Amino acid sequence: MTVMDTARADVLYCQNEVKPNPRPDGEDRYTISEVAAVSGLSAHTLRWYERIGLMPHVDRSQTGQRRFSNRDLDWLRLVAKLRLTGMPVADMVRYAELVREGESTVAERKELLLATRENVLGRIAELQGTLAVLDHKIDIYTTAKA
Amino acid sequence: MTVMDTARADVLYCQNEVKPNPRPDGEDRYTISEVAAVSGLSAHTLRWYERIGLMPHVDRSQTGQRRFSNRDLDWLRLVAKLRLTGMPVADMVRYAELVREGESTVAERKELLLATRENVLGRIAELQGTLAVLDHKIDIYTTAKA
DNA sequence: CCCTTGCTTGGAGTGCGCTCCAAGTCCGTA
DNA sequence: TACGGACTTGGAGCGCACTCCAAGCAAGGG
Repeated sequence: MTVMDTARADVLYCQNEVKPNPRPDGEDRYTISEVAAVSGLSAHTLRWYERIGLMPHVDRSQTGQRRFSNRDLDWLRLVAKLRLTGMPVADMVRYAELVREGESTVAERKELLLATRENVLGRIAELQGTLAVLDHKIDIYTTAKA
Repeated sequence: MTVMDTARADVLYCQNEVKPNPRPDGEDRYTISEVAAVSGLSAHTLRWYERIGLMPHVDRSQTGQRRFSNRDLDWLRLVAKLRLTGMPVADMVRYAELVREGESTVAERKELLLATRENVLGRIAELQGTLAVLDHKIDIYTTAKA
């Protein structure tokens, strides 16, 4: 999936005002298809994320089906944001590992987020440069037509 | 190549002040390795771009070797900028076709660039949203440590 | 009891954008 | 004339991020 595609794949996670989770804590045992609907990720992708270690351990029903919690939804929201920056999945897996390791990794996690932040700032600058080129070209086409 | 990688791959094409072409018009018959050095793209990639129709017809020496012109360099600069926006290669090939078809396609080309422009604006907004999330997280880690 | 629906798994397949390989040609220098 | 280095081609291979498949299990309705 290119970054360009990502832009339209998201149902919930791209809006700047974040919707609250569909159910209150205590009743948050979502099936995989509910999470798929709410997150815009496919059930396939959700299972794959778990397989590669990008999800914290997801709870299961008595029959072995996944039951996602509000915490899981919050985590997916963060993951979606990080994906949007172009961060490779492997790096996000690393971040997930740090979270699982607990409090001792807080400094390293912060470093990782700071590096990502720099990256995002850089890309915004790049895109603004591209915008200038685009506007220049568009201007040429506009005046050429007249 | 992810968008994240793109950021460091470019030698010339990412700077906002564009360097002039290495040689003046009339002496602009660059070999593929010269273009590779100056553009930051590999010779492999340059040949591949030509194969898929992303380059205008490149001139050849008597022995069949490519000789790139200043126009080709300019085109590659534009392509690099468009790649940076996440525009799929297939879309750029379409744009290249329009250019080859001549003046009659100016309106369609302008449409394409306008759509790309909207896309870029959208992505900048996304990234700024992500920045806010990142700053929030970083802030949490900072105050938690203190 | 069967049918449908939704879930489970490991592993295979897909699309994109390169990236590299093998085998051969051409050219400048010694 | 021999050698090294840069170039040519078609086609195969790779890494990433999914995306799908086959086979099977569990629960609910007619």
